[in-house]
Amino acid sequence: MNMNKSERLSETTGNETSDLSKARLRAWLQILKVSRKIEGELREKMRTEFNTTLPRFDVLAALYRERDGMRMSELSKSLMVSNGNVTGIVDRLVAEGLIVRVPVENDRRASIVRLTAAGEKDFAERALVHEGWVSELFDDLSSGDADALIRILRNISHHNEAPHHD
Amino acid sequence: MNMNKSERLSETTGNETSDLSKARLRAWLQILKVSRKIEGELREKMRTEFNTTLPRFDVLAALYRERDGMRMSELSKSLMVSNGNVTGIVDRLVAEGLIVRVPVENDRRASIVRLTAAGEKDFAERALVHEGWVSELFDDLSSGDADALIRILRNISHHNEAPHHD
DNA sequence: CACAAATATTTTAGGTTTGAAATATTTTCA
DNA sequence: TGAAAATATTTCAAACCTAAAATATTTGTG
Repeated sequence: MNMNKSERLSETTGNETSDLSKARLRAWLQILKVSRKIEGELREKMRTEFNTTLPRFDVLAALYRERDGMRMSELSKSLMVSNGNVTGIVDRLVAEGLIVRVPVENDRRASIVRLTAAGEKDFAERALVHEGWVSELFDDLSSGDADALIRILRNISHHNEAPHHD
Repeated sequence: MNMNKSERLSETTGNETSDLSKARLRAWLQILKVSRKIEGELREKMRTEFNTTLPRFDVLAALYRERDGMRMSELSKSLMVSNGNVTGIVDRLVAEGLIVRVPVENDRRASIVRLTAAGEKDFAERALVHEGWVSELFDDLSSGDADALIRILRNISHHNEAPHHD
């Protein structure tokens, strides 16, 4: 459980919190701060330069990686948002002609969502610009720090990975 | 601007992206992933254990740090959300009796929001539990990695700090 | 002083998000 | 086979969130 002396102590005495748990809280608040700041900047760029929204861009990005399409449930798991949420965003992207819903052979409950030719073209162009925006926002992030960041965050991700069924 | 050779090259040739910009994009996606995962877990805890929401908790936390209260605009800046957003959340917390709006002497446009006694008591208890949740979710994060994370993220924050007027 | 500009907040319209309930379909198994 | 359980998705109500417009008030300036 990765406890230091003062944390073990706190288990017996009740309510105190350890230095380590305070450091972790600070780390979390800092993650949240950066995440909100960057997301806000990107949202603004998406709106003014691309006339779209982050959630829509995220869906296109997921579908661009899976060129054969994804089920609604795969999409929602991949983006870590609820099923109902994906429904609305997909509806709007379908209305814009960037994606289509395709029925699934042998399972009439499900449908697969794929990019249209227009959606593929649109996203391919925008992805490069988007990468440029991100790189500018992270201008002070050296290659070494980027790697360190990724390593530390992956550790956290893996620890909190949902246990998969089999 | 922190460019390497291939990035300088790309400026002249057009559309390619450097290894560094790709590393930064990966770092950003990883931040986003962790942020969403942790936020989801905390939201769930807030709902089931505290019968409240993250945004409300965030407002209480800000007001707990500023015991004399904050203006609406200070709150929205501190939480990095829009003014209109804060209005709605504050309305609900007022309805719950956890905070109050106090008129500001000599400025009838503004109002100050403060914790009530009940709000203060409520938050003080919950903050400790919340810190415990965070520490568990970051169980694999060592003290050294927490410090490294904070350092790197602070760098990014500062680079993207809004230039203040004077 | 008058009145334009600035400031603080709320309102509004539209989109995003969730969790739970509803719908439709498929699978399981007695 | 045929009902119950499981699965895939949509619908729904409530909350969150933003940008822009509206409202109210204060400040600055000729």
